[in-house]
Amino acid sequence: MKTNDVCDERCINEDAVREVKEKMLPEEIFSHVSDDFKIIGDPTRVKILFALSKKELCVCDLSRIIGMTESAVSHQLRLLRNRNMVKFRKEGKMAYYSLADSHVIHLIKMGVQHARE
Amino acid sequence: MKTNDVCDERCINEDAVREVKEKMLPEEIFSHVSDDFKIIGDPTRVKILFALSKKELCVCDLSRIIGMTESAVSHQLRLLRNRNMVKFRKEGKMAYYSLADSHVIHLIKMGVQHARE
DNA sequence: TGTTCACTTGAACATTTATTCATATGAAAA
DNA sequence: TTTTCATATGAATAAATGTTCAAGTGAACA
Repeated sequence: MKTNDVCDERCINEDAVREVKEKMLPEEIFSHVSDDFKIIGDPTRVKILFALSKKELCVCDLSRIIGMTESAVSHQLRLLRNRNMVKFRKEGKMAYYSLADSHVIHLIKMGVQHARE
Repeated sequence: MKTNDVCDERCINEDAVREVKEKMLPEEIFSHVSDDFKIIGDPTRVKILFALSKKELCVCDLSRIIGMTESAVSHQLRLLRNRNMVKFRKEGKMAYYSLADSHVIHLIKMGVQHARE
């Protein structure tokens, strides 16, 4: 029979574990960070953001540019909106979308540059 | 009855569409970029990368630090390895992992900083 | 008013993804 | 050799995610 104690010590670097553990950040930080990256972890959304970095566009235009249905684009725009990555203004029936700030597209441009090597 | 032609033109900004469409990059670029971001779009992997940015660590240590089974950590390490984000060296039975380059952790640090505001 | 149009939304479906459990590998130690 | 231990892997499961289709809004215009 095996003792099933709290301290199941056979791990080697006791102090390395403690040292790094102390430096770890709160759970929410990590999930916040991963959520931020997750949203640019989808090709459709990358395309949308890239397109919007060139020009303010309506849903209809976007759907033609990236070759997806307006519904699909609209769903993705909602996610981007919820994460404050895009903003929009209404003009009659249309909704013109643009980037919320340049922070995101900066990341994407880095990614693109990295992808091209 | 409705004509179901190729050119279903009721989109407004004909030239905006053309202009941005010309600036779009090839499909593979976008999927490459999104794949890169997708891999840091998971809290477990962010934790692993963050921990490794502090110190070279074995699977066992990592699993204690982030509080997951060694199996789960190992599976994630494989994904990170496949994407060349971590490297490892074998020492006896253990595998010591470290970051493949500082590029990734730079991104994460940016993300963390952004998350803390 | 009623119709058209741009966009949004909800539900359904298919796909991907992360974790768990059980098992395999392979090095060290007995 | 046999056992032990650190890690890796495969299959299974559950959860999350992206797209489609159908229906719903609400503004413009007849």
